[in-house]
Amino acid sequence: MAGRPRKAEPDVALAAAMNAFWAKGYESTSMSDLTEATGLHKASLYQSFGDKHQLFVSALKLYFAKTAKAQKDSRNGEENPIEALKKSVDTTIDQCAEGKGCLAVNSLIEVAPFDDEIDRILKQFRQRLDKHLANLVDEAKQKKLVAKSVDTKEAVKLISVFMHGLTANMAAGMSVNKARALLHDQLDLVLSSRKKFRSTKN
Amino acid sequence: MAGRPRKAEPDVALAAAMNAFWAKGYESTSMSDLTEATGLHKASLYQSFGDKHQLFVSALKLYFAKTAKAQKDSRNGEENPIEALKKSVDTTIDQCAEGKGCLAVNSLIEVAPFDDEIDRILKQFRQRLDKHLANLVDEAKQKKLVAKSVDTKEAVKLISVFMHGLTANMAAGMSVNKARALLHDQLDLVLSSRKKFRSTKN
DNA sequence: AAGCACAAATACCGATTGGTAATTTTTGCC
DNA sequence: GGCAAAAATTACCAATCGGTATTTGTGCTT
Repeated sequence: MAGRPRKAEPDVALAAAMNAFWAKGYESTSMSDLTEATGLHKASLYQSFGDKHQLFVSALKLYFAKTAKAQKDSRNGEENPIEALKKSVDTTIDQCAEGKGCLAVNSLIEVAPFDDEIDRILKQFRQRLDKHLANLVDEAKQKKLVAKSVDTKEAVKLISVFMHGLTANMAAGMSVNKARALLHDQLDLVLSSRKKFRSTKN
Repeated sequence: MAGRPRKAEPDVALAAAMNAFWAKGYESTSMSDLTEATGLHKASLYQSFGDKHQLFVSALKLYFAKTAKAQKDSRNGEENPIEALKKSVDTTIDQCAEGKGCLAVNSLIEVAPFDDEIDRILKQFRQRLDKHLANLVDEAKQKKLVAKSVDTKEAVKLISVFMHGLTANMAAGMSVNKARALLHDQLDLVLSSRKKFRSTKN
């Protein structure tokens, strides 16, 4: 059972593939693009990651792992949950710079409507991010930094949907500064509102 | 100058092409898809509309003409500018039903980053829509329905970016009811805010 | 009826797509 | 050193891509 051991680092290749998908989208990123980005030959890509779709799934999961880590890191050394929330969403915005937008939102529009697996993964991702924001909002409410009358789920939804809109605009060139300023306004508006939202259950 | 007269209606063919692009995006809509959708043969499509890119441009412009008309119609018989604004954005939301999202936002993410012409057209479209909303907000301020302290451009941006986020979510299955409820909350929040936004000029 | 102008339809094009099979090169273990 | 296993690479595949050239059909004008 002697044999040549695995040499290539699949992690860096996967990161390169992720960036390629991020920059051009799923359909428009050809296998040639991926070989160029990763440095691996086509057959090696299939050997290591399966077909293009499986590679894309892996790339998405890596993206989520990266953003999840960034979210956690943004909490480090920050006592104030409101400030932690701002730092958290700011890192998300920073990720979307250079006209790339957010890989998750891009995929939400481009591939989720025609791909149940991707749709499932993205839905899970959004839920996890919303949960993260909700925890911070709840903590802020406990610490009297946000009025109890604010409906947490509603506020989170208003923030996350707004961020989706921002990343869409950033994909088409909106500057980071502009996006950040708008996002902060939205945060202030949502979290400082004194009125109870009407229910939107359905 | 005798000749066989034109049989096919180019208008209905263009509308069919628009729906095809709307449903599948630019790259993923093949010429075969377009021939199937329009009923025209491939050569006829090229004869009538030029290549795929020109056809897409024409489809986008038709989309804008349609939404512009819908915006104007939503004003009919409505005295209250706030109610007119709600009706206006509601019609936009209605357009995005059935998991299609908004053709403009979809294209903003999928093609604008790599296509200057499309980018220009979409930018123009957003400006026109923002202007429409701004006029309604200004009118509401004049009629004392909205506080003067509200920054019109800022409020409009918060609304339109939020709508972009909504259509992205609707492309991936968010229901019309849910989208509408969130949008109304956002409208209430933005237009009833008593605080002056910080400036975000840059 | 003749002939012409134009639309419709078929057939065709090179290039590129995602995906494999076969082969050569490299490496580690016995 | 020699064998074996896996990596790297080349060559190849059918299918489809966007786009055209060519032929067939049709109706108007004279």
